[in-house]
Amino acid sequence: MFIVLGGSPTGRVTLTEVDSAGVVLTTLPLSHTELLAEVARREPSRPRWVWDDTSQWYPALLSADLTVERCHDLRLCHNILRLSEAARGTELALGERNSWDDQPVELASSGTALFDDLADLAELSDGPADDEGARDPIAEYVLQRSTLDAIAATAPEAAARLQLLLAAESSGALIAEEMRTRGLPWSTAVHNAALTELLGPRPMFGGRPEKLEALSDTIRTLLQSPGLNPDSQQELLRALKRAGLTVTSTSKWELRSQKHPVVEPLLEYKKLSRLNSANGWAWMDAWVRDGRFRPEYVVGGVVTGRWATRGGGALQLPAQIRGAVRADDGWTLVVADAAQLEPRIIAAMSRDEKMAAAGRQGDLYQGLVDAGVVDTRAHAKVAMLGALYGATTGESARLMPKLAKAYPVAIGLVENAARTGERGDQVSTWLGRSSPRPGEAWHAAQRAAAEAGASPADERRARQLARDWGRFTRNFVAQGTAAEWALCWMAGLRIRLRALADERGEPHLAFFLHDEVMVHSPAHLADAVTDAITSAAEDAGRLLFGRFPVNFALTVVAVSSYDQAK
DNA sequence: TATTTCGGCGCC
DNA sequence: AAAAGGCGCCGAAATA
Repeated sequence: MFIVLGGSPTGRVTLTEVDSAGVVLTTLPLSHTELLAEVARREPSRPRWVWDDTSQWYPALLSADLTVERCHDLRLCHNILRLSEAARGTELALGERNSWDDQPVELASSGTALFDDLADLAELSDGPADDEGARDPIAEYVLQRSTLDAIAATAPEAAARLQLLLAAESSGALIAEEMRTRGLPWSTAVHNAALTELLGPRPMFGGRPEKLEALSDTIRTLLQSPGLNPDSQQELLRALKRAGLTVTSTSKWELRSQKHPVVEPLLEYKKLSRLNSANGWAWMDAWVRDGRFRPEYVVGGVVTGRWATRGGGALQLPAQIRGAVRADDGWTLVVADAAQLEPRIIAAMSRDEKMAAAGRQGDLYQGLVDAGVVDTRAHAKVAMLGALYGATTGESARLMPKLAKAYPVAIGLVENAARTGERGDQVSTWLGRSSPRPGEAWHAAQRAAAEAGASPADERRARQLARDWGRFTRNFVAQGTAAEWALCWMAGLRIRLRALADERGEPHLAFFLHDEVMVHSPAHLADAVTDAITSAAEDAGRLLFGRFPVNFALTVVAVSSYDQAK
């Protein structure tokens, strides 16, 4: 059974029952209060709730202590289908951009220039889009179903995978809101102690903490620049050059190569200054309330399908302050991390049994050493990163060919994705999330280089852009499919956790970081939660890759604070 | 003065 | 040691 909710979650609601063929059965107008009652009454029969945007609807239910097991997020699913290679030519893909479409600029705010064209496109199409009120969830739902049916008619396997992706993405949307509601348990006392230890006491009236001020003085003295503000790149760069350092920027990798007494205190200053500005007392005041950090997760916020966050920088919590993430009394944090996820993903996608076998013992990088492919674990890692990211220079680029030789199938998959991107074509993840197409500027550059009178600069530019896009599509298939595996992992875990609840509480997802999950659990359930995490990972592997013999090794630990994990 | 861009760096 | 894919966020600098 599917139940479509229309209208506004806080105002008047229209509840519509739809059968599995998309035929409307009943329609019910409801007030907000009546909605809550209907959700509570109908949820036990496990309907799939269909709504335009989980982040708009679900908080209203959660604040009334209602959870739902399944949903279909029309906005998220629309954007997957709209871009999907598999859905090319369908009505949904061909239709005008409308209010269901995310602005591409929102989808990818990368400053790497790779997506400049998309941003331009977004600006152009900003105006004439349908207004918000035009969203009809039933029409959109029917359209999405018919899109899947159309795909299934010629490519049933592709349709089945997309359906799984849409369900996983929607489940992710539920999880994101549930995690935000529960929050990440955060000890401001521990956080404050860490800051005080590293930076000195909290400044009463703003300004630099003690230790930063002391380091500033040291730097000024060593550079003989009395008024220097070390936060000013321009001032600092001038002062460094004046003192005889041969640097072109103030970045730490360049500084590290210099031999000068100022380097050490300056690097220390930068490290602490970063902590102070990114996760210092101001951050604590802004983001921690009642012992919980509640970041806003943005499901599908990254083109590859990874999540982003808005505010608080939740996905970049530095190691220095992870000790502030502490389980409540009588509770524990079960932290699980998928080891070498992306290599396992490309092994499974390509059906490379040899590479899958290298991961069988748990540590895939060590497996590469044991197989005699590279001589050290560190080399295995850097070679693999080179394969996944498309290294062109350095040690990574030198080592990567060893992998290509030993594992032509798996490496061939990412190489092929790179070639596809270089041509300007789309690539897709295992479940069917497709990469964006390069924009007009990209194509214009390629055309310019292909013309008879093209200058060497034109050709260089075109080649550069092509390779950049190829590195993006190369990584897209691995990162995107890894994100799908992680979504399935979490979706399965969530259901298992709900079943573990007892009178002492319900273990729940508290944090998610691409290939890592954290469950906040009553302490006595730690073992059961560990089992649930492990089983859910196995399920996710089977769900995506069937019987292919790849394992997704996990490290799982139950700890009282996050810094004890790893 | 307010907003956008840039360099830098945290995370995976 | 640096560099490649994806992000968000900060203060300073640049721009409107």
